Amino acid sequence: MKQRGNTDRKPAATIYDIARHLGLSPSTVSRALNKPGRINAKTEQRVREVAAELNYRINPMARALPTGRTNTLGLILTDITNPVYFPLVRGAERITAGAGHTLVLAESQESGTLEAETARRLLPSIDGLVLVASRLDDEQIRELAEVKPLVLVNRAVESLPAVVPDVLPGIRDALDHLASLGHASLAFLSGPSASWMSRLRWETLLDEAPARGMTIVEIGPGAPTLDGGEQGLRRVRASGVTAVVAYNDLMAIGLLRACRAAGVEVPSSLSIVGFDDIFGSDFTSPPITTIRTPLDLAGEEAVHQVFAALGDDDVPAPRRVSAQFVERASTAAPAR
Amino acid sequence: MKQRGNTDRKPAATIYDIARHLGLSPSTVSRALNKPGRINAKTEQRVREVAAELNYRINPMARALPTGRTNTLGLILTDITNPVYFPLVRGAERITAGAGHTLVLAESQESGTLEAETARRLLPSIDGLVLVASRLDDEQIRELAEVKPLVLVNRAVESLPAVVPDVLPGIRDALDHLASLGHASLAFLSGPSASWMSRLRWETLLDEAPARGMTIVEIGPGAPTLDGGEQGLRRVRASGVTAVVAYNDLMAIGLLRACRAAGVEVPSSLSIVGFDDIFGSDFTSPPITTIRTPLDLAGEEAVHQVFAALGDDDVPAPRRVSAQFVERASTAAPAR
DNA sequence: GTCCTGTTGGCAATCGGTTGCCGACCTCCG
DNA sequence: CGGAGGTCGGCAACCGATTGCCAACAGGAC
Repeated sequence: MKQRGNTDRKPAATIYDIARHLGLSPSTVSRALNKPGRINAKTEQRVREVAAELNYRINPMARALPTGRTNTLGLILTDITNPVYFPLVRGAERITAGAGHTLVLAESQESGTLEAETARRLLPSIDGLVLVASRLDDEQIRELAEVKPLVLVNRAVESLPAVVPDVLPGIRDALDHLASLGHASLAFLSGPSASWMSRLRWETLLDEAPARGMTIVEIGPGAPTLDGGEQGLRRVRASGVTAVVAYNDLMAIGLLRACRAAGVEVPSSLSIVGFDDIFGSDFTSPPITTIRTPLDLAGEEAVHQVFAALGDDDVPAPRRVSAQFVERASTAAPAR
Repeated sequence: MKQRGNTDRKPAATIYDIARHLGLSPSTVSRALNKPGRINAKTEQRVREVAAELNYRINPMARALPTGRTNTLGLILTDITNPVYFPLVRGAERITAGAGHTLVLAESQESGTLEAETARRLLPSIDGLVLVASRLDDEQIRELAEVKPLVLVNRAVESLPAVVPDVLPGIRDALDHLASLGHASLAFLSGPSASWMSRLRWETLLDEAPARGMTIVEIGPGAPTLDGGEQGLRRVRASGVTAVVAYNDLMAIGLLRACRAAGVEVPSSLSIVGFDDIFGSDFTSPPITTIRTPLDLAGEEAVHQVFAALGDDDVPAPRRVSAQFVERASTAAPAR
């Protein structure tokens, strides 16, 4: 029953095998391997040798049972294939693997229900959880946080650790840039209504644009995808604005494509600014002007904070991550 | 010792808690939950109710210990952030999650050593492994396959299950296309020397191009990245060819960028064909003509095959995946 | 009433580690 | 030489499930 399929697998070596080889007890082997110094140095050496010889690998499940530590972290995001998250995933993976832990990825497909279910499924087998752009409400997130350490990314909930890039610097520079080009009326092409980050960006724009003498309207909500961006063009044109800030680069690129298909010149007839600086946003034509969010750092930082909550030492001091304006070619002075 | 960090966590409910609530033994609870019909229907019902009430979640580790099944699959690829793999990861995730299993992702960063180490680290906690574009040698792969069921993607090893898209149809159509445009001398911008898929593509081109009366040279090896593509331009120009087939779209895009920077017109002075049809390859300018590899299907298929090797029933019959030529705008008749 | 069979549930071993506690032995010191 | 203290290693309980085996009991056939 232990092996299925057609091929017979060889069972992995256990500490019992090592113990038998050396005439020791399993507890001694366990200590030799995990508590350096607790055991006579020569014995410890012999244990290590036999372990290597037998190609011994500790069984993480067996260890997890008594210790409660699985050495595994969970990362849940809305959409694994969204290019926005590639750097984040890589950053998180780097730190996790660097600490000898394993990262489990899962996606919620933009659904709060699915997200909750996934989280509950993962929870028993992980030490901590990173929730990116969670679609859950505050209450649900709090409940999860009661079970295991939890760190949010692109979302804030009172009194819970979160990594939220500071959007203000990037937005300020972007608006200064648009203002200096002579734009007076803007639109924000917003993302999903459940997106906390979309609201944050909108609220910030709502503060900052009028302060520069520009009008701004919200168009949306829309799906945070190429398609969502394309859908937006009709309302953008109807609104009469000369520049659009899209919730993210995917929507910006979608909008750009729709413009091309509709014969709207970018940037001469319409300026477009995206968010995040995803892979590919610099090889559209024109390349997208965007507000870069360093999500690779956010991913690293989130994992560091989980480790910190787990009580690990040598976790570096929290690092601020903030958005940065990147001027490319999708913005220009409006035609009069 | 069980809880760390500042917040106290509430311990998860176990089958012992349920048993105590009902005055039953844990074994009965276990059976009620997993062997429908083995237990009196009313008892089973009561167990389910209390389980729901206590918000019971099975502890996967505890289950894995006696059964040897972890309900987890591993997926190792060379580079998590390579857009080529996004669809593959999503496909694999879909099937895995659909079967109620968990997928663990890891990357080898193009290093065979790291790949071997990662595989060994993962192995004890997974039921099966998918290796994408493995940099390991055949012998190492065989050893891993002896421990747990293993399925390869974009790589073949005698007698091991593998999902390898059939490149021939795509390459044939691409070469017919180039030949009909009047190209007579081609280059293949090859990927890493450890890449089995790069060699397969090259070998196929080497068969098919001369058969159409075209010459072909290999330029490389190079890194399978934007950068690798950019590096290639110097040798491409020196070779005097009129068209280049790049190992993948990333390199094709890199080459395209280098062309633009160097003032080489694409497609009029140089035609470029990529591979894989990654996200972004249709919004370069010009959009990249490419040979699409349906890696989403490959991901699904690989996971299906792991399940099959695990002895699961209702695994669909293997599906052939094959590459397909996609004509866009980076190819045209050569200037004479 | 006896025997057989089927249903239902419990006992206890097991998976592979971890760890508190104890005891044997050695060393060192007064 | 006796005792204190330290080092080293083993015993056994425990983590949370699963499962083979058995016992108790019910119902049906004869």
